[in-house]
Amino acid sequence: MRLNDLDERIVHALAEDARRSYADIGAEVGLSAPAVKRRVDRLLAAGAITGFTVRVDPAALGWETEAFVEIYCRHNTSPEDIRRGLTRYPEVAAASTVTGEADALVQIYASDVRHFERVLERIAGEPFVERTKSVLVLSPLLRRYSAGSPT
Amino acid sequence: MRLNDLDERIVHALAEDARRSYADIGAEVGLSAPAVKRRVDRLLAAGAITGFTVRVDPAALGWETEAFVEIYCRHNTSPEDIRRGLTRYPEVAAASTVTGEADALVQIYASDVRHFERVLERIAGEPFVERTKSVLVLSPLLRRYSAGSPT
DNA sequence: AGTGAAAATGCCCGTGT
DNA sequence: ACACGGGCATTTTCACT
Repeated sequence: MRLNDLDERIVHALAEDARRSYADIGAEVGLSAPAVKRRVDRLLAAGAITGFTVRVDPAALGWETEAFVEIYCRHNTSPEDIRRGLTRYPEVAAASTVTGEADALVQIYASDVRHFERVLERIAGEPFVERTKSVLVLSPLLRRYSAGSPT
Repeated sequence: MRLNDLDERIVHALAEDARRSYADIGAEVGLSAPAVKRRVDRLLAAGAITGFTVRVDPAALGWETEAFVEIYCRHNTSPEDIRRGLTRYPEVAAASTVTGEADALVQIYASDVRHFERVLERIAGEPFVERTKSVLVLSPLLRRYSAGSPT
């Protein structure tokens, strides 16, 4: 699917505030409310927009500790196995399979380092996990966009 | 601010679908619609929720390639230097300073591998960058929440 | 565009501490 | 007395013709 300029501006408006009314967005981009809704529906159907979510401040929610964990899996582990295994942890914010030595890269939020340690132990104990390698985030420098989940 | 169990469940519901009605969320967590709204307002005021946004499929928007780049900096590079240096690249989606050998971990979206290559070269050429190490994302498995500000 | 339905929002009251 | 949730009424927004 190709997005034209209007679609981009609608997506941009929604990215800033996904609860704005269609009429409001329409006024900004020069369309009527129903026209905006039709385009949003089309973007949803095409999968360009995969949903609506909240932007949260992890610190304010008590998630003080952020970490990236590389996971090295046993052979014959499918991406779907990894996904299923990780979905059960609410601390897992994002996960992808990657090139290089590790099989997957996982982003984790925990309330503190001890909490992270417990989560890491449990993940390391998953049957498909051979070993892990973690780095802790010291300070977030920059954060933009919100990539979609392949639900 | 401390969140109780109810707040967490509301945030979780909104994280999955920020356009669900308050009545609907209330039915799930055992509150009325106005009660849910009051809590959401409180979370917004406290900064725990910083806004609502769309979940976007980068591929549909033409950002086919995702990568994580570890940056090793010269000594005496401050986090602020790194942040300033990286902010100029629209391809940079997120960046943090981290523990371990590398100084920073950067998430990048590019239209394709050639585009990524060009961006990487330019970043590697920044005066504060000594060397880099990249992994390309093969497939996103899971993506939840959305940290940070719309800045 | 216009109309019926539904959701959001503000107000007041009850209850439990 | 106060914090917090329920219920209702008004206004806005949405969906369908």
